[in-house]
Amino acid sequence: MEHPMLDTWTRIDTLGDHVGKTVTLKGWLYNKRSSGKICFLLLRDGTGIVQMVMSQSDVPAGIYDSYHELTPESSIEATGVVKEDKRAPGGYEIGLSDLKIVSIAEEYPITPKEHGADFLLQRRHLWLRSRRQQAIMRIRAELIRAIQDFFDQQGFMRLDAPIFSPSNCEGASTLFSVPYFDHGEAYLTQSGQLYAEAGAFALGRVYTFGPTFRAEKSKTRRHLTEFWMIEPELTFADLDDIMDLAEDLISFFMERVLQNRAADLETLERDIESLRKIRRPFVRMTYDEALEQLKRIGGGPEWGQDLGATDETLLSSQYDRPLLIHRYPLQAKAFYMKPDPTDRRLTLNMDVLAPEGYGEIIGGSQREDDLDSLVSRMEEEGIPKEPLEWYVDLRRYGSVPHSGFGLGLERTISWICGLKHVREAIPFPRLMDRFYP
RNA sequence: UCCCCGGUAGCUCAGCUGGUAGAGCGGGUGGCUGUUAACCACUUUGUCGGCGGUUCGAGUCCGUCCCGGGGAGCCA
Repeated sequence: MEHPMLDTWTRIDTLGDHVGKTVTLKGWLYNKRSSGKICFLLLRDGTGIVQMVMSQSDVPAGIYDSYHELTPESSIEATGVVKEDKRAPGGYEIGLSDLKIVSIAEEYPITPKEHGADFLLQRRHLWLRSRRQQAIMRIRAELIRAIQDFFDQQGFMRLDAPIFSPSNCEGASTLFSVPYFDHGEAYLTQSGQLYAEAGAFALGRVYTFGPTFRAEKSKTRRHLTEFWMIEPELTFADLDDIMDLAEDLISFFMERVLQNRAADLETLERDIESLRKIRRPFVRMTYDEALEQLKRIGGGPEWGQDLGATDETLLSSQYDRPLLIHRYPLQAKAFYMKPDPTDRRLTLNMDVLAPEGYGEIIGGSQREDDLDSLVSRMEEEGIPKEPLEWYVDLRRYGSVPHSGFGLGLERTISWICGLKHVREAIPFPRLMDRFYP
């Protein structure tokens, strides 16, 4: 699309369309090198990085001398001829003819050498400028786009759930509370699912996409206190339907990311071959089968306990594609999950574990659609009914079988990008002891 | 909440059984017409996380607190 106002200069990612022509670029100095009478300036503009070459013999002295003034991350406007050059990492370079300094940067704290996690997180606003972080953010954007396209194509409608929620309804996680006028405490949502169920009863197939919050004191590479979740909810759908849907979704976005963001995956030095293997069908097993297998390879909890992180890693490392584990013990799972009619000790739920130790990226279930069963389950779990009357109502007015799941965006990004920690998968991570910047 | 690891120059780290602190990078100056985390020479930089203790002497040993990292539980 043409944007006359925005297209007065050229973006680095479109240089291929301008070979041989003189263009103006705007951005920041990524790095510079010189060997006396020739110098190299690396320009970064958010769409890529290009090397600009300037010879003392080709440009006015005033412009050539500005090389010495320029510091890393200084902002500049540069004009020059686009040249194809095999020596240049991106395939193109700029033969510089004019250079205008917009602003000289103070000494930039982030150098091309290694830094520790604390140092970088404290400077996240600057860290995002690095090649690697840019690549992750582009993949994040691509993934979000792919997920939305997938659901749109499948006839889902996006319906957003509220962030303020009236009660700690699921009882499971510790929630953040905030004062809410004269109504006491409100809580930051830990999931949009219950609202998605209401939405599905109105619109058939919906998905929510928004931030969720957990006040758990989890200090691990897989946890954030604020993370984004995509939660599809479908009426007239059972457990098998959402297992199929989860496989389709993952296959779809993986293909899209591989197709459109290969260069970024390369920047991240991600092993692309292992991502190419992510195609249907995935591996499926029941909780009981998972336990059996864990016993063979040494591990596993007592029957009835949820699988621990170590067990999940152990299990999923046996396969090169995602693993779906379904039908967990009822006692380990939430009240809204429907018991398996063939074995009422089990629920009709499933988790999807990503390969390579990235752990649980999806959790979902068929929902309890029977009024009496839901109410008695809530009583057993000691869940206050009053704040959830609206949720129970859904079973009073035309209840139908329905199912859904939640996909953790940052964990999925971590997996795709091969990150060591989810904190790199979100622009400004919120962690237990860190909410700056 | 519990367990493990760490805190030394702006950054990343080394510093043995205690003897008064070092490298690389960065910064600065100079050199180089094809550099790719450029290179070469010279140069600059410290309340060794805080407090207390042991000792003739503590970056090093002990106690304690603070901060950070990883993991468990819980979860996406």
